[in-house]
Amino acid sequence: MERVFQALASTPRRKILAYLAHAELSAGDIAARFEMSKPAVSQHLSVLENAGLIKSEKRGQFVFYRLLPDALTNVLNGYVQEVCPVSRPLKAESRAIADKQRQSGD
Amino acid sequence: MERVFQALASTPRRKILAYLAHAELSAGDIAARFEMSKPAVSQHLSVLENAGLIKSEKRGQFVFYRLLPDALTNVLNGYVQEVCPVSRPLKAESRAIADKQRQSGD
DNA sequence: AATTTATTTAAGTAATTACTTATATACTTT
DNA sequence: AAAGTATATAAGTAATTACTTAAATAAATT
Repeated sequence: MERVFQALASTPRRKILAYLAHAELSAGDIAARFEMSKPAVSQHLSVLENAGLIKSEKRGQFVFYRLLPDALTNVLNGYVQEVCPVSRPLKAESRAIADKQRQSGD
Repeated sequence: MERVFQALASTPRRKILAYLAHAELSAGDIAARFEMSKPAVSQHLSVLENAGLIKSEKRGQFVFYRLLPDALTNVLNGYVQEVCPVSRPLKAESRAIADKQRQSGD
């Protein structure tokens, strides 16, 4: 959990997760979306991977990264539960989420 | 959101939130539960307060702190939604949460 | 009014984190 | 096998963060 919160405490890393939410991308694809150098992005990717939030797979010359959504949702929901065990807003929020998912045919 | 994730990326600060989940406590009460100096704890408290996660109220000589649970749940649930819009595990988790809340008579 | 108690602010330092450029590794193409 | 492309590792530096002790502020007690 420590590593997950550490990983999330960075805007570029949260941005990377957002990119990976919709598609699998290569390290280069991701780096191209940032101003900073490729090694800097590579370091962010390994922070995210060490936190268990993403997974890398080498295919040929490329390294593809994809999101592991369960890791994120489990840690964050688990944490909310721990700190706010009687959270009315969460209840409302989870209802809203369930509604959205029903709409999107899930 | 930036500030919330920043605030959560620290074990002592998450520990403070856990203490405040169950009771309102004075700055001194909180500091007494840590090894570090009172000013260090005071700084952690202001990081949490600037993130909107807790609120302070001065009563006489003491400053009492309490949790603002909505801030936490809204940010974390909102974020999970953003990054994992079709998260089956979240759905399962939110079901489990709802169950628990029903049990505890909420 | 002087002293004690609770807390914060200030100022400085040590530790950590986020970058940079340069170099190494490993595939792919010629 | 030589050259080019994709990525990571290494090494160093700048910026940030997490502490420390000392001093300031404010309320309570004597």
